[in-house]
Amino acid sequence: MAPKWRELADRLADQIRNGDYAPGAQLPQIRDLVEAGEGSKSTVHQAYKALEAEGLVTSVRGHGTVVRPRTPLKRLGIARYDKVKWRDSDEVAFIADRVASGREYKRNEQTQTVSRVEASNAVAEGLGVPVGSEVYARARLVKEGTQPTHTLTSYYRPEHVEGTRIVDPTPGPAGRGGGYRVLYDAGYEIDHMREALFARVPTVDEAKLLQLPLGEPVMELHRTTYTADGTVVEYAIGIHAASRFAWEYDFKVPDSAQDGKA
Amino acid sequence: MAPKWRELADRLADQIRNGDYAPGAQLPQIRDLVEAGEGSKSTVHQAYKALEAEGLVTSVRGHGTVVRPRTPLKRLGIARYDKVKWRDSDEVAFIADRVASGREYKRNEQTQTVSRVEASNAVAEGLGVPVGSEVYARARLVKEGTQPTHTLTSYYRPEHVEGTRIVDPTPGPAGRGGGYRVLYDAGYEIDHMREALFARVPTVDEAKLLQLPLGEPVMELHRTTYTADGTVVEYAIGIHAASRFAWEYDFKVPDSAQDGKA
DNA sequence: TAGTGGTCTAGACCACTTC
DNA sequence: AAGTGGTCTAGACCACTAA
Repeated sequence: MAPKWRELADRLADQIRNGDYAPGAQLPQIRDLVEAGEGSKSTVHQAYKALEAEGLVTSVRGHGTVVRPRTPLKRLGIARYDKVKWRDSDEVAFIADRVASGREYKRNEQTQTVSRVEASNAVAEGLGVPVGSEVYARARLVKEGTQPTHTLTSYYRPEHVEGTRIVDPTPGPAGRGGGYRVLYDAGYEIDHMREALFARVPTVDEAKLLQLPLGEPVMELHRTTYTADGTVVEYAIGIHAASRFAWEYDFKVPDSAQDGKA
Repeated sequence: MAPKWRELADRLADQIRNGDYAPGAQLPQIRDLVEAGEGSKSTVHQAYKALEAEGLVTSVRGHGTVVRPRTPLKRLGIARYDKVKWRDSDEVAFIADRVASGREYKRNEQTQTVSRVEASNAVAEGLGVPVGSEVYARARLVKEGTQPTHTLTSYYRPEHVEGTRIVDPTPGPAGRGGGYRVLYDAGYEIDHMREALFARVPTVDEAKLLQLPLGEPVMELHRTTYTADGTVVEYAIGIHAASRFAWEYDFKVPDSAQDGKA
């Protein structure tokens, strides 16, 4: 026997999925359901919190509980790193990404702060430096309009970026062409990358910063960028609101019998 | 002013992260905290539920509330699809994966059911067939010991698999070599793939099937497999417990100026 | 100011684990 | 049987939104 609040939540969830409550529609008010005999206020409230945690609704104090609209996922492919975007033009990579997808660019959609920090375990391993040694961190908070979508923090070895525009904390995204352009101009042309992805529940700080609704997971991206000779020139960690992004990768089926490993 | 339950939860969360409560250690019992003046039973309970939703603890009725151990992520690279694993040997791909990682294989770690179903929207698009047309679905539930880790459902076009071992629902994972071997023997050698990944909150059914602790997200994987001439021979959807897996991809930085697109 | 969801209490009772 | 977390109630009060 499922608890009372579970049964109520399931019933409402079905109605939402069936379209009885369309996206943007308002659910009955808690007090009304109490009066309708669905249970005490706490019980109905618990059902509503469950629906919220399942990503179906959002409750706002003083306003009500409405069905959450399902935003389409933005698809991220490796084409967003295309060299023409940052080498041959003045566009910044992630801005080019936005131009390509038909959205307009607004200056204040990204904040940036550059600082010298001690390398954490993950950063030290990713960048190939001792734990605790000093590295440069370039932290961005990216928004879509006024809504934050993800953070992205790039870490650099000091000898690669000392004296470049990356270190100079001027406003704007590392000047024309972005970080990869700056590295290119400094003699470090990026050649290949590794991305690692996993999902988890946000910390309370992340939930606040990204304004995540209750129950929305985050995607954590670890990106390692190499030059042709295998030197790591950037290690980046991104925290993404999970409901906004999907990642796509194309690859050949490997065949180690042919690839030389016999 | 944060609510009382939030403050209590944050305090306990700090202590867990500091190691004051090690993984496996037991948190104070709810009634003890009530007696210690942390609030009423409901308030303390709410704090505990928050910690559970944040993935820090698990509560068991009749037993107590213990700090959740952090299992290491299993890294999934494209090497798991290596042709030598299913073409040149008798091993099944995902079993080979497990052999390679030093774990032993047990027969009952995977269940499989094959059925003919109508293509849903996603499947129809992935497989390139009309919505509602009949396709073969091979659904597996994969466990690590007794704990489910993910589901994986492969969809095939009937003309590719009719009469093969895939359709014959014998026990075991599609016979020797797995699904790709069967396709290979039928003249469809897989050549390249596309994987798409995103995270979301599980449905209640998924949470039950995968025995997910409260607050654990799932990773949804959409895999499209092609032959050399671009024919789609398999479209698969996987639902993974997020705390168990990380995906890794290596790729060259694209350069459309060189790749012929001018 | 009226009406919404959110917090908190005190207590009864239930479901489950462990001994 | 004892002890754990989970459910539910009735009611008071708080925090926030919108007219």
